[in-house]
This record gives sequence, structure tokens and C-alpha cells, in this order.
Amino acid sequence: MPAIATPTDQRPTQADDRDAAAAAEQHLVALLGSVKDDLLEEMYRRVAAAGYPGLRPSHGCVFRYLDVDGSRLSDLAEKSGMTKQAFGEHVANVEALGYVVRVPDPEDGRAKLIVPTPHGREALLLGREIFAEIEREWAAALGVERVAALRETLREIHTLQAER
Amino acid sequence: MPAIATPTDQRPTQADDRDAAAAAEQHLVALLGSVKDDLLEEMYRRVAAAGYPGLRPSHGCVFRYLDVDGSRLSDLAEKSGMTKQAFGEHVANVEALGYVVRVPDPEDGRAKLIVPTPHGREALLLGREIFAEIEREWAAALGVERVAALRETLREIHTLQAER
DNA sequence: GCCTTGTAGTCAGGTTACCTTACCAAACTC
DNA sequence: GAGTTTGGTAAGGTAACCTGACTACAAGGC
Repeated sequence: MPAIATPTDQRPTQADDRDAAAAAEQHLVALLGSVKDDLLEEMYRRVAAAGYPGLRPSHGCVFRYLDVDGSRLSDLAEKSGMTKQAFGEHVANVEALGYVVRVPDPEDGRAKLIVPTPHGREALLLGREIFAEIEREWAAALGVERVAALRETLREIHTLQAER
Repeated sequence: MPAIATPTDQRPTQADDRDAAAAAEQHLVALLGSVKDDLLEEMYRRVAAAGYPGLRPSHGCVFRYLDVDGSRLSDLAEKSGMTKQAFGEHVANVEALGYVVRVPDPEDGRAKLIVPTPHGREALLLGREIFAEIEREWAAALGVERVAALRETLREIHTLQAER
């Protein structure tokens, strides 16, 4: 269940007009949050149902930029915009679940390579496939061009904001 | 700075192609998160700059459904989809900042009314105005209809997901 | 070859934003 | 007026981040 309530969560009351008005400006924030959370939850639900349990949205950062041949922690942490410590904790969790292992880097005695296990590699690929699948479902319901427009509009707004 | 890194955060390297491909499926999640965080941060930045410091995104839940004449904690917590305890903590923070006060409810000895102070009421109205302002800026850059389409598409996707 | 400086990763401890369980006191029910 | 419901608080836990301090290895200068 999403953490952010939206007006659709309320049953009709005599206060609906005022609530709707009060929430109107924040609505876009709530919508962005809900859709993101819904998408993430649905994805992990399907991944778990397919035999890859235990993974949480926050574990996504471990897989997002993970090379099949192994990646360094500092490298992944930087790409994720996270500290090495925070990232390391997620790696430890994902390792405990059996999706990655940490092996010493043969090229640098200080470093360790984070390498997906076969099971982890399958989960990684499945996750990407499921994202695509959900997007196809959206496209089937709303039209391909509207989903494409959504992505493009978000990208442009993000660029706009980053330029500030 | 947004917590979720996007490809635009990276400077060009020879690994860009692989990174872009790896991140492609998750991109929509990252975009949704970034845009939401950007919007929220920008809003609180402007609110703080206008003389209402100390407010954080999580305090939004206190103001979102707050009646100018006062509201009950349970009521607001339920509308926000939060426990009373969690909500109460945010109220305590916002009260410490001087934006609301808790007064006994004259109609129910158990209850307290959360009432915005004059300063808090100004902040509340300003916040809503700033959300509208930022949206107008987006509309100026991208076109009114694209921003409207963004909201509508998000709403439909959320409805779709909620129906599951 | 040593010595300084930089880098990879971990440890300890703190903060924020939630949660659950347990409780008190006032209010409603009968 | 006893029993149940409701408004709010207290205590304690967890997830997901952070900063500062540390160790082990690497690399460059001399």
C-alpha cells in the first residue's frame, strides 16, 4: 500500500470539496510518489512470485549498474549517488539472500568484486524484463504514445530542474 | 540533491552505453523519483527563502489536509495513510517550529485540535501557491497541455494499479 | 627500498521516517 | 455504572540513509 494517500483513497464526505482543493497543489507530488511505489511494488511482487524472494526496492541500487562480470563497491555507490557505507549494507543484504557474492579483486588487493550468482543474474534479467512488461501493460491500456510522452515529459522536467 | 542517480548525472565515459542499457528499464522509476524529489525540494527551498524555515518534505502531511479552524490528529493521520503515532511526531516537530499549536478540543475531552498559527497559515498558503507557480513554470517551458497530460496519465496509471 | 599520500572497504554511531504493542483517559452504549 | 470504543501518547523496533574514524593495500617520489 502506498505511503502517500491520494483523494481516491477517501470515501465521499461533505468535506470532499475542501479536501480536494487543499490537496490539489500537492496532488502531482502524491501521484508521482504513488505511481513510483506502485510500479516498484508490483515489480518486486512478480520477481518474488517467480522464485526470487526477499528483494526490496532499496536493493535495486545493487543491481542497477551491476556488471555480470563483477563491479566494485565504490563504483556502484558513486553511480547510485550513495555513500560506500550505505551501499555496502545493501550489498550485504543481497549477498545474504544469495543473489551476489563478494570476491577479492585479482587486480587490486584492497578491492572486492561484487559478482551476481547465477540465481542473481536470473533475477537481474527478470527484473528488467518485468519493468518492460509492466510498461507494455500500461501502453495496452493507455496507448503507446501516452506512455512514451510520460517518460519524455518527465525527462524534460528533470533536465529543467537540474539546470537550475 | 536527488537520492536516485540518473544517467544525466554521469559524465561521459566509455561505459556509458552499457550503463544506459542497464538503467533503461529502471529509468522510469528513477525519473518519477527524481522529479518528485526535485519538485519537493524546490518547493521547500522557496518556502524557506520566503521566511518559513525548518520545514521538511515529511511535514507536508501535517499541512496537506489541515483545516484552518483546526483538525484532529486521528483524522489527519487516517487521511495521510499513516499511524497516529507517526503522524503525532510530525505534528510535534511542526509545533516546535511554531507553525501549529495543539489545543484541547472543546467538543471532546480526549481530543486535541491541531490549529495552524498565523505564521503557519501563511506558510500553508504559500506552499500551495508555490506548487502552482512551479507548475506554471513547467507549463511555460513544455506547454500547458503536456503538463496536464502528465497529471492525467499518472492518474490513470495509478487507478489502473489500484484496481489490481 | 622507504615514506608519504591516496583509495577500497569496514566499523561505530547518529538521524529520519516510519512501524507495532501497550497503555491511559474520556466518551459512548446499554 | 460497567463495558466497550475512541483520541492520543509512550516505548521500543526497523529500514535506509548519513558522517567520522579507521585499516589495508597501492602508487609515486626520492
